[in-house]
Amino acid sequence: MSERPLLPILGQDVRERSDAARNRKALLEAAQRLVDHCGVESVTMDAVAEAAGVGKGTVFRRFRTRSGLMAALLDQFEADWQASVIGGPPPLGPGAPPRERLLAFGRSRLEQNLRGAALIRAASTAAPARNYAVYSFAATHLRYLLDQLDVAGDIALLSTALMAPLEVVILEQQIEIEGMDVERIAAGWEDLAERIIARRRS
Amino acid sequence: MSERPLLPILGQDVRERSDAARNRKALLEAAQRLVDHCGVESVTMDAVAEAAGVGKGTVFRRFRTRSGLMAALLDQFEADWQASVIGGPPPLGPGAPPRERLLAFGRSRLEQNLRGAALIRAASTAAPARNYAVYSFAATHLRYLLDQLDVAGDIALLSTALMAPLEVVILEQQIEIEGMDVERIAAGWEDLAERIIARRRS
DNA sequence: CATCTAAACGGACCATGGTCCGGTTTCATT
DNA sequence: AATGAAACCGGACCATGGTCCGTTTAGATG
Repeated sequence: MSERPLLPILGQDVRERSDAARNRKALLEAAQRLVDHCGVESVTMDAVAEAAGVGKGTVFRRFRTRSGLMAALLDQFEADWQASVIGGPPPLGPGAPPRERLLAFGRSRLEQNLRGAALIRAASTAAPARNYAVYSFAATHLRYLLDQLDVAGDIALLSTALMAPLEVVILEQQIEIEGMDVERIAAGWEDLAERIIARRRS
Repeated sequence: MSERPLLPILGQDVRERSDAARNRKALLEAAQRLVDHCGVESVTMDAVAEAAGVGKGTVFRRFRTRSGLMAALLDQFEADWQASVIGGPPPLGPGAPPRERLLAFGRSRLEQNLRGAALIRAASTAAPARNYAVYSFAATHLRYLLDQLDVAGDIALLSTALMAPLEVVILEQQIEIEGMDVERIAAGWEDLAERIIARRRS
């Protein structure tokens, strides 16, 4: 399971020196261990460096920033979910009619975002390009579904309109401050989806 | 054994000591000056403290965190906008039919969020309760409009669905990464609003 | 194998957000 | 005015993210 970003990133690449590759793997493993063990927020870069038996500078060379490192972990975390969207069982995976896939997508994405909330938050500060990759997959899939459904209008924007209420910031506000429960939010999303897909191309 | 008048619990903190009030004002002014002059991101807490002629500890005592201070500035920034929603000229202010007010709300909120983007971002890290206030006003007003329009469904959720795509994070992604222009986003929002308000209570 | 270069390494160093605590100030009460 | 206590103040101090640069190493070339 290579951890190269799924989407082709323009240019660069070239090939990583063997020591660099070894260190990157060690760092990711160490970071994952620390996250599992202490929780995302209490994982410091120094700790990761030490746990990987590597200098601090190396961590920053590999991942640029703390959120960059977290984004790398997030990529791994998302891999399973992406796989089940691409090739898993219906209705999330292929095989079900688009409308059912859409509804399954919403619920599943909602849960996935909540599961990865801490990681997502830690990965989101700055570095807009990096965690765009993970967002991008979901957005692309969603656009595909809307297109399949012959939805009329600006599909890129409508897709954003469906993704936005599933963002962690929004979800946590609803759950923690307004005291909504997940079921209500999921049902509300489905209603939203219905309203959006109600207008079709003639 | 003095009895402080028991004000409504929500407000708490009945009265501020005069020196504290003076310092808070000085800090807010200094911070605003620095923000105007150097931009939000390059304003450090030490700088604010010094510019206000006050110890660093005082800044943190008053505003708790950096984002707390930014949230305070944001409150001031939002005051004008809130006033024009409550009592400004139509269609944003009262007097226009709800549907027109709704559409004006979207566009106006979109622009307002973009104008305050840097401040909003700086205020948003952690401290969920603080910047909830500014969010809350817009959300409440939106719910009111949806209610006026006899929109069917879970109005709190639908209101969130309309607010979420206007969040700074989302907007900047669309503008900077996907290269959309503001006009397109605004038009898309209006379309979204139309779809949402299309279903009314019988 | 000797050599050379670009890349990687490490850890000292810096900047900044946030905490702590001894001393000071406000202000209600007497 | 004197008093007492709660609130406030300041700046030294700590933790952590991020930078810098002299040194080491992979691996290509002859």
